[in-house]
Amino acid sequence: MQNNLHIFNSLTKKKEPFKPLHPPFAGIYVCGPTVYSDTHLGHARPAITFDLLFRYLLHLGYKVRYVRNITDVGHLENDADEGEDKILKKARLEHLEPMEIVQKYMDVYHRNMQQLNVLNPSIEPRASGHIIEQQELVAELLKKGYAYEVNGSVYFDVLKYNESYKYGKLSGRVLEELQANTRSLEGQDEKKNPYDFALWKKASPEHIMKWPSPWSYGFPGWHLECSAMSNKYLGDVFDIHGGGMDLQFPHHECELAQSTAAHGVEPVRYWMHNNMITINGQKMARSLGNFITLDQLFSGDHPLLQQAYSPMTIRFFILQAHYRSTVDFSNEALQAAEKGMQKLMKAFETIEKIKAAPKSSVDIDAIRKKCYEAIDDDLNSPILLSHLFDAVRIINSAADGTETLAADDLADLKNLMNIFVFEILGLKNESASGNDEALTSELMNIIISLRKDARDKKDFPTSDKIRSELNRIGITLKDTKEGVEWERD
RNA sequence: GGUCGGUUGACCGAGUGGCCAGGUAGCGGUCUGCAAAACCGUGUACGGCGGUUCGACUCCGCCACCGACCUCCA
Repeated sequence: MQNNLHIFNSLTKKKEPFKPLHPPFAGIYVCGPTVYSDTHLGHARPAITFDLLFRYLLHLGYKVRYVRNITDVGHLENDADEGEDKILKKARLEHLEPMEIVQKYMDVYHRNMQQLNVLNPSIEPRASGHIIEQQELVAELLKKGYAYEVNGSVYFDVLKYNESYKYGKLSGRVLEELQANTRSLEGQDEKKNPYDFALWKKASPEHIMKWPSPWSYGFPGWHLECSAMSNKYLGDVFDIHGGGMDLQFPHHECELAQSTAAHGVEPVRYWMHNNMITINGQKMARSLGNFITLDQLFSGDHPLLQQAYSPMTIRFFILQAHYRSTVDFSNEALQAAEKGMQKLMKAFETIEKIKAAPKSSVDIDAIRKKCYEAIDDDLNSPILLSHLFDAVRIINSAADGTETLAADDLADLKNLMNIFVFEILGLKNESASGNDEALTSELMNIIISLRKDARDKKDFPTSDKIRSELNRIGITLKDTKEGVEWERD
């Protein structure tokens, strides 16, 4: 299968041609959310970034297996010994079963992803459903001597691993520096070294989510699930692993170490990391308390929001920046995105009105070529959009008669726009589906006020015409003492 | 403190050793009963100081500022 896609590999820090291991198949694993709270704008970034990748690979004809997990257990709040499971903590706060928390926020996540027109992954495995696989991985690591057990907990032996492999190669860490910079150790630390990380944790008696294991009643460490599940569904070695830059260390570094130690081969051929969304120049994160949830963005219900922004505005806003750059949230930027988005969508209506000319004054093939060059260059969506806006200008000019399009070019252009805007960028036209009650109500107010103007001027033929025409389409007007009311049949 | 990244016009945001990013906003014009849309035109943008070069926003050095990671985070 032919492709000219180049992607930036975080492991080598270089753009590399994408050559899948087993064409026509391509495997992608992306770290999904820990479902203990509402989905926020930051979550939209990786979802949309890797949705773009997924869609483009599908467009190229690959049979893609896209695995995006749900973390529903084992994600500790801070250092392994002191930490509390995020989900357990929230469950206690909300007086719910842990699995009720998981269900609640997973549903929110899924709904928001659908609103953003993010395609469902091929497989969405949950950590709690893969305890056995995680235990098998722990056993394998123990057997190979890369892990050790202390008091029913099992830790990964980073020093031992570093003898045969190189710990820190993904994040650019050097072990000695990690040793020098690690923060103060807790007194009763069971780990041989502070940078060792938990594979299996023995649960305290009050811990609700726990499973039997050869070592203790306990639960798996956070990094383990991604190794176990990517391995299960994509194999020991797979093509692409994605996630946010903030996961590069320690999460992905640990994952890389575990998988490499267990199987003796490096698990991932291309690591891809999306950058963060910032707010006032600072990373937007739940832990920093400066996040805006997607539902708040869609409704406008947040002190920082001047208005509501539609899901496609958010999607467009994210696609207008390259995924490896930070993008700063502001009302001004969102409003600009909203306008740009509308302009792009309007072109789909305009193109239908264009009459084919005998000859074209523009070169559609050249635009197509540029579009593919942009997306092939490490998914450069902003450049792609700039070429699509060139196409929009051509469409508008052709409708104005200042450019001409022959019938075949016109068809090509329509096709090009459809492929890139809808299929690959995953945008969709929102206005078509927006026939809601609010609009009807506004329209009725306008009609009623026009009729009032006519009646005030004693133009009764006009006011009666309005009433009878409305009647004809099933709307009844009633002139009550309190004013005009209307109802539908 | 360590590691890495950024600083682009009113705002957002690409990119490149010499030529146009694109979007939004502004200004002028065409069109239009008015408005909107659309189209055309328009802005001496590249943090500071040096250096390399025929030529640097783009390469190198230093400085300043901002941020990310080093603990959980998409």
